[in-house]
Amino acid sequence: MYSIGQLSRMTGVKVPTIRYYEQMGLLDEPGRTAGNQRRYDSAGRERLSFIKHARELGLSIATIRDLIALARDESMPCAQAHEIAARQAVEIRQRIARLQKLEAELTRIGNSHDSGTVADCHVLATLGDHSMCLSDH
Amino acid sequence: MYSIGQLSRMTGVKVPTIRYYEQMGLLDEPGRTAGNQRRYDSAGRERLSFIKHARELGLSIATIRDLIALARDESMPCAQAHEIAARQAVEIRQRIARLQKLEAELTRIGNSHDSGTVADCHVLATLGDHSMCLSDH
DNA sequence: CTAATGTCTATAGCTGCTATAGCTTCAAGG
DNA sequence: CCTTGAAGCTATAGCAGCTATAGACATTAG
Repeated sequence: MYSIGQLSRMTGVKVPTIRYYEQMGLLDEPGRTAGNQRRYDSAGRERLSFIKHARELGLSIATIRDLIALARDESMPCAQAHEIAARQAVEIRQRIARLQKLEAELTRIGNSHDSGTVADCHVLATLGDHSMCLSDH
Repeated sequence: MYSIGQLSRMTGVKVPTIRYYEQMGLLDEPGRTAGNQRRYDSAGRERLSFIKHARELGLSIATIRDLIALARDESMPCAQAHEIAARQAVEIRQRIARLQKLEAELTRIGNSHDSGTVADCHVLATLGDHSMCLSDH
């Protein structure tokens, strides 16, 4: 049996975040001591690791809730879980593509090395006028 | 002179967002009609375009405020503006690198095509056990 | 002139936490 | 056994960057 602090240290999830996940319905309400403190078992710890990992992979709280509901019934087909993972991958690829455009733009802006004054600064000019950009974002 | 709705259509920034930017000190308070409605001129429109573009490039409200303050005095050297752009580029590169790791992970998870039940689903298993990952994230 | 649309302010909600206040409980040392 | 300090409890507020709502007033086209 672990206290919330021990669980926090084991998983690397901060204490208030654990309580938050419980509130959000991702963690089952654990047992309590006579003095009303939460006590977790290894099932709780595994569940929290699952949540942590899924969050690191960018899944939303709501999506994680879906996955947990899905996993509850072991006889369900897992196609849905695959679909969620695939959708998430697509989303991340889009975010990467978008960021790469921005990165190119910023690098280009930054490289125009006018050492003058603000009056004729490329950075500010480019920020002010999108048409100076090479790609759209 | 444009109403807030016209300005919104011209720039693609939603009406409540324009008011929010004003509140945040990014837009100067515009003139008003006798009936207390905001009326913008082209300077206001340009400023809003600047803000929009900067936001698209991932700059925070606070950073944009700095840039605007910087641009206010035309005789200031623009090294600071360059620095802000460069820092932003670095940050974006880091985000890209991180996302690419996640993308690899999700794609790998999704490709393990077990068409079975939740009980032995790779997606759920991998989410539950970080040690099954190839890279850390 | 009227009706529809637009705008006003103020306030609440969203996501995913994090921080604070003021209290109680736990565990270890003396 | 008792004290003390760390850790836990709940409830609430705050963060970014908007977005949505309510209820009132302004503008504009027909």
